[in-house]
Amino acid sequence: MPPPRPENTDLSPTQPADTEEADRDAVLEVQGVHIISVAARILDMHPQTLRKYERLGLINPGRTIGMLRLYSTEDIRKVRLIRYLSDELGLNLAGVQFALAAFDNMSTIKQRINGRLEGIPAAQQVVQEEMNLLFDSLNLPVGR
Amino acid sequence: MPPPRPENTDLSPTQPADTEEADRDAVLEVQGVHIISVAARILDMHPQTLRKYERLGLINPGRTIGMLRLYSTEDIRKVRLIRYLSDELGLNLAGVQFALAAFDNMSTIKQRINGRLEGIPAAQQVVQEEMNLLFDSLNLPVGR
DNA sequence: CTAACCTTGACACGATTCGTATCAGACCAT
DNA sequence: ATGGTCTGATACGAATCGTGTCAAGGTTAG
Repeated sequence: MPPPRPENTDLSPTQPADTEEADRDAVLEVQGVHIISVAARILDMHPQTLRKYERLGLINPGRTIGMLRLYSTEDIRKVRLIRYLSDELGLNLAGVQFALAAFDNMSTIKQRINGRLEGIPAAQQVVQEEMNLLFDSLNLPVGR
Repeated sequence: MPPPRPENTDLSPTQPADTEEADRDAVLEVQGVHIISVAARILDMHPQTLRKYERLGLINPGRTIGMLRLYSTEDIRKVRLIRYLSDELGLNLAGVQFALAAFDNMSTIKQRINGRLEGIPAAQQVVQEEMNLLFDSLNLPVGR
């Protein structure tokens, strides 16, 4: 059990409350960027888990000048994907690493093909359709 | 420890020895098809491991009329891929399942695109090149 | 028929992995 | 100055995985 937290697990960055506490947290929450404790609260995950993910290269949150981790909305979305792969599909972290790399490579190839097919819009259309099918086939939660 | 086997772990199907023992095994080895004990010896793996892989849907060896498992050369290649993903990349079996499904889907999409681009050979060429790059990017051992 | 090997199903073992947790000493932010 | 974060190490329970074993029965080759 983590040390008892104030029951405020619903600190959504898109819903800034104007209590003193929210204001204090909000200092490092500008533009949807969160310090680790806030990110952990949003995700309902242990901060150590987030640090471990980073150590394994699964995520790459930004840093303040003082090396504090800053989790963007994109980072948080990626953690949710990791959690889905791990919890729902049962992959271990090596599997998550493999899957994330595969997604990246698929996106890259899709882009490359699109570029090389610039002059043939009909072919572009076909490839985009089929590549989207490929992404769909991976049982990923909506929004990636 | 398995019950002590005769020290004949090098029973390659492409190198049929003509000893009595090899002849006996060879009965169910016609056309590169092996019973489970032989497949396990070729792969240097425990038969229970092969049975477990099948239970999880990772492989699908054929059967004799009497339900004896028959491992084709293709099955054995697939087990080697599974072992690579597991041992070398560290995936657990859920991850292997995911990876195998992803490979299949990639192959299928590649085929579908190729079909739909029948009339545009230039585009076909681009897609085949890039999809091969995608396969290469997955760090798979040669021959898949 | 017999001997050897296979079938399914169950159970268990050691090693490893993963999330969580804690501690230390140092640094950062307000 | 206080509270949160940093890195790095260590440790815990639960789960996973390969392996092994047992039982009761079926298949295959000779």
